[in-house]
Amino acid sequence: MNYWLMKSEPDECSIDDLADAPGQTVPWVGVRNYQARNFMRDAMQVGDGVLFYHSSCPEPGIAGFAEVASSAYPDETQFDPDSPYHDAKARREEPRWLHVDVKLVRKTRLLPLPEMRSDPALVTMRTLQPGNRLSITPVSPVEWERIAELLG
DNA sequence: GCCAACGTTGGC
DNA sequence: GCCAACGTTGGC
Repeated sequence: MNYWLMKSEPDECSIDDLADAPGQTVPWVGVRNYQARNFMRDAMQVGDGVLFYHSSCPEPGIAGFAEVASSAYPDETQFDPDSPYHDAKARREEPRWLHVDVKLVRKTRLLPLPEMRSDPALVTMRTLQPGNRLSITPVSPVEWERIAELLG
């Protein structure tokens, strides 16, 4: 079992949107970074723990727990000319972009980014490293436990 | 809106 | 394969 932090812009899909989605599950479409794609394709397994992170918003931070609910499968938005995620170079015979489904486990209080940064147990988090921009990053069991502790 | 970091593109 | 230009991310 692995743990992950996945960033979502609340304008696009917030923790409340996830809670309101059918089956409290959303397809994590729109990842257009190879490293993040490879995490989903090669390392994620159904049941993996997910920290649902709100990014690019007034109060960035962890908004709840979720879990990986499917293995990776082709992202349809890459073939849709009307989608902001359209990729003109993607071919159906060999899809470039994949995604998993993510299911809500539990909404929590917001754990704000500054609180994460100030916690000595969390300084190792990949998402907190300078210059990191990956929308999906691995989380260690120790980091996961600490966050579970902070969020009760 | 700014800007640093970093990934991707494309000419050579 | 190099590398400059460009686009995106995301906190502030």
